[in-house]
Amino acid sequence: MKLKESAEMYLETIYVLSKKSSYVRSIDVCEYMGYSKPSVSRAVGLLKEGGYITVGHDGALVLTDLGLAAAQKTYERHTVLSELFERLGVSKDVAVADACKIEHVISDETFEALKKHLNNNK
Amino acid sequence: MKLKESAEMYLETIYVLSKKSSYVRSIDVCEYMGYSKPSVSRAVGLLKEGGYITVGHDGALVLTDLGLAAAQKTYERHTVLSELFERLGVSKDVAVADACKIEHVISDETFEALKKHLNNNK
DNA sequence: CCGATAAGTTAGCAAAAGCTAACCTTTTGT
DNA sequence: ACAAAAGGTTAGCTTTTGCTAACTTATCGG
Repeated sequence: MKLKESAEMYLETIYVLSKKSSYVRSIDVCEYMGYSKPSVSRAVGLLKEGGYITVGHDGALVLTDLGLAAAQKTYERHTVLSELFERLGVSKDVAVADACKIEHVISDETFEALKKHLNNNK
Repeated sequence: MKLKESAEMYLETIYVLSKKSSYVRSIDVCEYMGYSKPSVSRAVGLLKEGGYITVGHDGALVLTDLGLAAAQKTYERHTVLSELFERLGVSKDVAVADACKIEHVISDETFEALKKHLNNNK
C-alpha cells in the first residue's frame, strides 16, 4: 500500500507537531494544515487503518514505527530541499512551499543526488 | 484560469508531437501518454474550451499562442530539470520521470534559480 | 445544574482525472 | 459493395481529497 501524497503530509505534520508538544490531537493538525475537522478526521482514520498511527482514547495521535519512518523520510526531503533552494537564492517562503510540493514526488535516486550535491557545496 | 497539472502535460505532449509530425491527432496523444481515448477526448475538449488549442475537422490539434506559450514553458522546465538531474548522476529514465513530475509544481522563482545554477556549472 | 464551548464524527457534495462499455462515423481493403 | 478497422464521443463509474451542515459528547464556568 503506497502512501498517497496527502497521507505523507499528514504524517509529516504529526511528526513536526510531536516534536513540540508531545500530545498531538486532530484539532492541532486542523489548525496547522488549515484543513477542516472532517477532512482531518477521515485522514486520521485512514492512517490508523493503515497502521501508520495509533489514536488514544484522549485523542492523542502517535506515530507507529511505520508512520515515523515515513514521516522522517518526508521531513528530511523537506528540510534538504528547502535548504538547497534557499542556498540558491530562493526566498524562504517560496523555497519552503516548493519543497512541500516536490518532497512528495521526487524519487529516492534524484533526492540523494541533490542531497549529495548540497553537502559537497557546504 | 490557472492550468491544472494534467492540462500542462497534454499541452506539452501536443507540443512535442508537433515537432515531429506536424499533424497531431487525439489518437496520437493517447498512444504517447498511454491514456484511453475518452480521457484524451475530454482533455482535448477542455483545452479547446480554454482557448489553448484548436481542433480542425480533420481532427488536427493545433496549439494557440496561449497554448504554445504554456507548452513551451513546461517543456523548458522539463529539459532543464532532467538535464540538471542527469548532470548530478541520476540515471536518464529516473531524471526524466522526476522532471515530468516536478515541472508541474515548481515555482518560477525556484526554477530560475536552478536553471541559473545549471548554466553556471556548464 | 445548565448552557456554551471544544473536539470529533457522519453524511453527503464537489472537482479532477483516470477508466470501461458502447456507440457513431468515416475510411479502407478485398 | 460491404465488412472491418480506425478515430472519436457519450454515459457513467471510480478514487482522492478537499468542503459544509449537522450531530454527539464531554468538559467547564457560573
